[in-house]
Amino acid sequence: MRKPGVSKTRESILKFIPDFIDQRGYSPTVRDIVKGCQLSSTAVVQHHLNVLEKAGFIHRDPEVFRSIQLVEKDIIAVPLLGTVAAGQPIPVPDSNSWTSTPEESLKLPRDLVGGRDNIYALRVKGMSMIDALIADGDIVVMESAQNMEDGEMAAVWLKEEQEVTLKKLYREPGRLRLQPANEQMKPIYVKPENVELQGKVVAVLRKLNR
Amino acid sequence: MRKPGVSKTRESILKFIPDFIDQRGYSPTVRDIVKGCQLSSTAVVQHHLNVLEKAGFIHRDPEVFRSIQLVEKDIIAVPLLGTVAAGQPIPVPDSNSWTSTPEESLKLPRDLVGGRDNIYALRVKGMSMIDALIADGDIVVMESAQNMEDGEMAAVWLKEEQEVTLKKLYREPGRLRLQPANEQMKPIYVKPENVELQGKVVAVLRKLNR
DNA sequence: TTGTTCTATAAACGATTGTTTCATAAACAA
DNA sequence: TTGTTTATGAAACAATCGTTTATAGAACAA
Repeated sequence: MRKPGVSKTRESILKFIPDFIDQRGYSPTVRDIVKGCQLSSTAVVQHHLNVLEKAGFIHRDPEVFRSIQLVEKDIIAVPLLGTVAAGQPIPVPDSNSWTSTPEESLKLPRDLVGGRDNIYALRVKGMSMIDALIADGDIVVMESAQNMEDGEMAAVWLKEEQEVTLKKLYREPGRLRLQPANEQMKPIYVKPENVELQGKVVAVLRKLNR
Repeated sequence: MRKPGVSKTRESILKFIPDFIDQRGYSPTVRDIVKGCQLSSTAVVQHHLNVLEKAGFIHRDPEVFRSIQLVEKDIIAVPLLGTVAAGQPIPVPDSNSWTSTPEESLKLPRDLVGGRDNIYALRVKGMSMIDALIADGDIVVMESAQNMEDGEMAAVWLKEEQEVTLKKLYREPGRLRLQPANEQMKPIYVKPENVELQGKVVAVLRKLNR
């Protein structure tokens, strides 16, 4: 082989595919890749594509032209499972919610939710979340999670107060500190027994007008 | 013609294409459309696709299989033009900013910005926008606009105070009322000469963690 | 060395698919 | 009616493109 650097043929293919899609709007053919990556035969590409598919990087429909897809899509559909209002728990999805068709779903750029699983969205009703800088009509993107790290924004249900609140959560000896997103506001302190973790807040989305 | 309702063949094609793309991840062939819309010949589809392309609904690359694309894409790249901080005007893009490559760009779902033009995004630095329920690190999506309707969220530069603020804007006799998004806060009233409109707020985006 | 595995080259086959042609039917205006 | 434009149908052609086969070089271990 004359080109020593081409040992990374596969990575060059993996880089070429999204470039091509971005530029042309559809997937490359085997022969497009031959040209684009300066290879000399379709069989090389065929082989590498098989490897890449087996490794889970791409997906192809057999016998379908231009069907190469990067497995990581850049847009994701998040189910909009309901609304949050003052004085009532956040709807926590059970296993059914994921399979049954949600009333509505939200298309979000993948990088907004990262690689997380179990993502869902809720519409906020009323101004009860105002100390988390969340207004009526905002959409919160949640991750249902059992454990949190200090400083993460969590949705917690306060049993005594019978209300849900969105706060940054810090463990302290014998108590939890709930810190509002609005740093000018004072934190509140609660007993661990009084809180029920309902999820992490992944993102907040506010659409003005229309 | 046996089917009288098929006068809307074209609309059925226009509906079929995104459905197919959503489901399969690539564009349909002429023959896929024949099946999907229950037509009987590729020539019919060919004809309608030509009409649709001339009308600007779709785009095709001649001789390229599966190259049909809907002209309206569902994701849009918004230039991230800078940051907003307390006590300094919002960077208003000049004509250069649109052509020159921005440092960064933000992929957003198209429906977030609607059909608007002249959209750009800014990262908020500091807590100076807290009364608009906007925190440090939030991203505001702006539309550069000359005129506003009452009740729209605007970014205005207050000349005397030398600061920018995000408020809902209402015209009143002899003055402007600037209403914070946080309805618990009082509005402020300013003379029209004291304000300089810098844009409309289209959306707010808050990404937590990572 | 030998064998094995991964990668590269060349060429050909055959399926998929865009395009064209010709003929027919419908819709509509003058 | 007549003519004109637009939509439909069936079939065939030609280009694109996925796939296969057969061969060989390179890297590496035993």
